[in-house]
Amino acid sequence: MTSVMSDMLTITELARETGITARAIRFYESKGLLTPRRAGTTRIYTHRERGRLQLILRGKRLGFSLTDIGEYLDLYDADPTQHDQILLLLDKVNSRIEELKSQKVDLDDTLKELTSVREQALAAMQEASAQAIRA
Amino acid sequence: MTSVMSDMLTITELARETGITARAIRFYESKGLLTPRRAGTTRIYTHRERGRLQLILRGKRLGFSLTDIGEYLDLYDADPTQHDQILLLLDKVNSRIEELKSQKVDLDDTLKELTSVREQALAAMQEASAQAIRA
DNA sequence: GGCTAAGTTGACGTAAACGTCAACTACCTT
DNA sequence: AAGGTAGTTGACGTTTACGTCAACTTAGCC
Repeated sequence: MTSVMSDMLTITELARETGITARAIRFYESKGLLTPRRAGTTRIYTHRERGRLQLILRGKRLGFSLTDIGEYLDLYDADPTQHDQILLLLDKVNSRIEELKSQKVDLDDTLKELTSVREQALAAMQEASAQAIRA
Repeated sequence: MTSVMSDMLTITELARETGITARAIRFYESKGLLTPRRAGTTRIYTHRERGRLQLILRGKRLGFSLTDIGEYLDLYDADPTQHDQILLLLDKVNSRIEELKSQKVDLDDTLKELTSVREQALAAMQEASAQAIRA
């Protein structure tokens, strides 16, 4: 099965494009993270769903649960004309920004440490080869 | 049960200190991530194990699996006098650095987007209140 | 209009990371 | 030495995020 219009993908096409399985995509839908249109019974993925899927995958790479990612996606299509929706949105955005900032601290610390481990390993090798030459 | 020497903690003390459960700590041990000494049957946690536990928790915050974290911990106590161990070590460190760097890109992108979402929400609120004044 | 490949919906299985008893054992205190 | 508090080892339960059939429709092609 292959779709006619460009920008309209079938589930296997989308799966191949993103490197995940069709099963996973259906699972995300069952969790409410995706809501593709249908052509009869067949799911049709357009630009919007592809974007959302990219956000889902990035969220996963960052270690968030699908539930977290669901809330995160809601931030994007919240109605900006509703005053209290905006306030709620701001709250969520702010707290997530704080989460990510502290995650960034962890990440930077770990990167520094690993870099230092590498330096030490390299130094140990230099020392070993220097001894071999002296021998 | 409470330990005499400072720097020597029992499992519940360590649990309280780190905010995780004793069950989790035992679980990490069963996975080989911790190897506390024993006083009889009771586990004794010293400076070394506490450091390792911090690394475990940070790894978790970064979204790594316990298996990943196990390999990561091995990097710290690899024998630096073994030449090929060092090479292996360097390989692992380098690939993990690459992982973390790409994770950092994801993180920065997400932070930028969320900040922009926040700006837009704030702008929408300004607009709404401005209209209220004009009315 | 019939075949085959692709898509769909359940139902069940699974791995990771613990939580939750249960049944003991070991300490420390009085 | 008796009792309560902590600690220990299984064993089983649970949630998340899918994988894996199985049994059916559906769609496009000749």
